[in-house]
Amino acid sequence: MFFQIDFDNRLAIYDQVVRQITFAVAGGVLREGELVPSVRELARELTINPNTVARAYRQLQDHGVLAGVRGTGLAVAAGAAKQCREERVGLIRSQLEQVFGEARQSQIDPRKFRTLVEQELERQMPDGAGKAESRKPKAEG
Amino acid sequence: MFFQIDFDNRLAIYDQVVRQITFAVAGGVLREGELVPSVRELARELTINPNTVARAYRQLQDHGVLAGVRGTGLAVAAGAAKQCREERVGLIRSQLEQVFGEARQSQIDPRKFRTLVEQELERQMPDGAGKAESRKPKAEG
DNA sequence: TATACTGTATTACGTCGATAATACAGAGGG
DNA sequence: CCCTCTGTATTATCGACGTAATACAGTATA
Repeated sequence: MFFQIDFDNRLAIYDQVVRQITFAVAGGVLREGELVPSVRELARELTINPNTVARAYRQLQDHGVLAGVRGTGLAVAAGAAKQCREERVGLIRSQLEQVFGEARQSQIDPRKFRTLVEQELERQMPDGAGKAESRKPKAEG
Repeated sequence: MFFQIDFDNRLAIYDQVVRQITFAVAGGVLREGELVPSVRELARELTINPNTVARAYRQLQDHGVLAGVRGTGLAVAAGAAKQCREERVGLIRSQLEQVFGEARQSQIDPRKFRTLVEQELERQMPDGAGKAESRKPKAEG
């Protein structure tokens, strides 16, 4: 499947599942109408408990990302893609707020911090370098 | 005192205390040899349990940041400043790795992500703007 | 010496996230 | 109809974190 669980992460497992499904829908990996793995199947795959998956799925239903197809399972709801893209920006922004806030509070030298940020940015998202870039015809969301 | 606890944060309280003490030492807010608040005093101040503070203090002792002064309390250990500055960079870098990694996995557009980063950077650390800046004669690690 | 402070240790309790083992109703497919 | 899949619900157990209430040894200070 398209994602994995980080057991060392402090984030609750069901929350990780929620995020990853959200990101998958936002990125088009999961399209509207497409069925998600069953509770038991995903649980087996991630070696976690079915109840944990069920909890994540229920939350995703409450948020309108998934919708039940009677007798068949759960599918990505109509209009979920746009909603998830917005949710994605919100989640990422809040993460940045927290990390940057702690960095600021730590009294690290702002220039040194910016260097750190640039390094990581370059290391993990080389495509976003500089301002413009020669379009690479590589797979992209 | 110089820090505060975020009870909504998923991070354990004792861990928040450890980080903040570490950052305070790294930033020179707490200097080597200086006494830290007593277990009970800090607990009262942060409205948390003395045991929680004690746990944080013990961990800081194990890491060599604090050292006991018999019958008096705990003080910032010799050589802790440099150690904490290194620790600070490591902590911040690992936070950045995690957030950037999740962003990358979310398949957000790299340019959009960079914009988000720049926005937050500007919003929280305006001093780090551009490349150079009028040197402020402020304390720095 | 007596008091008040220091850190430390112990035991009990509550919450929350996760696991585990079930059980149930509903629908698809042979 | 029967079997198997679906999501859902329930109850119990476990561990980590935090709280709470003590108790203790050691030291500074009056």
